[in-house]
Amino acid sequence: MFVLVCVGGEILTTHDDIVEAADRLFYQQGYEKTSFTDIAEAVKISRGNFYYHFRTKDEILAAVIGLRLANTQKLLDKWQEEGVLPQDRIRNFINILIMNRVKIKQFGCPVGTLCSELAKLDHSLLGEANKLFELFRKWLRKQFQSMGFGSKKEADAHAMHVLAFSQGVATLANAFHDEKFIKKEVKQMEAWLDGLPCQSADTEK
Amino acid sequence: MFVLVCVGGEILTTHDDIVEAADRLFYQQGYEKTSFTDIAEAVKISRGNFYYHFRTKDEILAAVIGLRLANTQKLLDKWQEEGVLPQDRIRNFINILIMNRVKIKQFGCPVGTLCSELAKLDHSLLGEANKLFELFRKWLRKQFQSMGFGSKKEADAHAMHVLAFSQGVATLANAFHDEKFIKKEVKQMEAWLDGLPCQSADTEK
DNA sequence: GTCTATACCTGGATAGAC
DNA sequence: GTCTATCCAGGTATAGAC
Repeated sequence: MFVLVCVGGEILTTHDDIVEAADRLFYQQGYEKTSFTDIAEAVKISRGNFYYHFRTKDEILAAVIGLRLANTQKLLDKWQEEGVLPQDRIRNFINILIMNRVKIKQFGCPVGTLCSELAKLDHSLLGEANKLFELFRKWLRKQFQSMGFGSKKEADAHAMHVLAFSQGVATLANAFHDEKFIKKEVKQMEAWLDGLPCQSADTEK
Repeated sequence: MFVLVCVGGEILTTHDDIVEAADRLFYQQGYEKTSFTDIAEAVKISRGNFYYHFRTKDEILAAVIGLRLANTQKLLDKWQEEGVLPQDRIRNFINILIMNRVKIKQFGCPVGTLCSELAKLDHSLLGEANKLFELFRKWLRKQFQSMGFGSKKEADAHAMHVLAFSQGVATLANAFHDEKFIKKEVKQMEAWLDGLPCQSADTEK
């Protein structure tokens, strides 16, 4: 087995290399457009070797979605630990738009564009991809509940509102290639968040 | 030339048939996924005949975008004539989400998903597709200016905000297959619109 | 204008040598 | 584990009969 030691010290197998390259290419070019040849070239292996690791394109997609789900969960857990107030944690979410603004401008939101593409392809893994949205939704809902929106329904409505906001901003920033727009909308969103009636501000994890 | 007389009385040529079928299929399946065979079958002509009308797939896409631009302009003109107050006209825009909720739930926003796909494909016609967004943006900006937001910059920010809202709602309604969410968000958006400081309410066209 | 036949390429996927 | 060689389906696109 060919292994690479990466900067962080982790060991990257060819298998992992493929998944990471596919992850990047699916985001940048879309799933349909990305061919085995593209991925093989990126990983610098032959197309034939490829099939030793993954038998079908769907298998790669499943692995990519799995990777994204794991990374997303890690990120949410980190925010959960770091933030004291739920408002601050939600702010972390909103700030992804700023942090990733360059990539969003070029390729849109990785979650939104993947789910849209798979919906059109009527792909069997659409449900898996949607779990990415569900992770964010549940996490955001939890934050709003911690803010004092006791009713799960109300907290969920706020979570969906924040998600929709991020999707809309990403789509337009991508279409108009406009970073400043992201910053303006993020400010508005933060103002909205600050203006919410906040019954309690517990730090419950 | 084979002609069809449609219900409205217009004459539909094979050429128009192709563009309309492509329009529908590009929306439902995406551009990349839709093949000549798909379109030819939908129009009930042979693949060979196809090339008499369009030499390349790009040519069809250009025609589809042209059709959408023309239809969009017609719609905006109609709203411009019908509405008395600019607020009412903006409400027309927001209400597309309700009117088209079934299709949006299935396939997302036709404008947003096309632009996202073409951005990933790095397609030369992305600029043309973005003109669809630009039509809406300029029209909305005009309405906000009529509402009394004299500064073009401020009116434009509102226009972009409304556009982003519609994109976000469409993306999530598609991902979660949720119509009720559309209705909830539209109500919120209308409340936001009503709450805007409205210096003047002229009916200027 | 519409058809059939066909060329050519690229995509996904397999077999088998090393 | 990695390679080369190869297969087959499907895609775009063309030529030419009718």
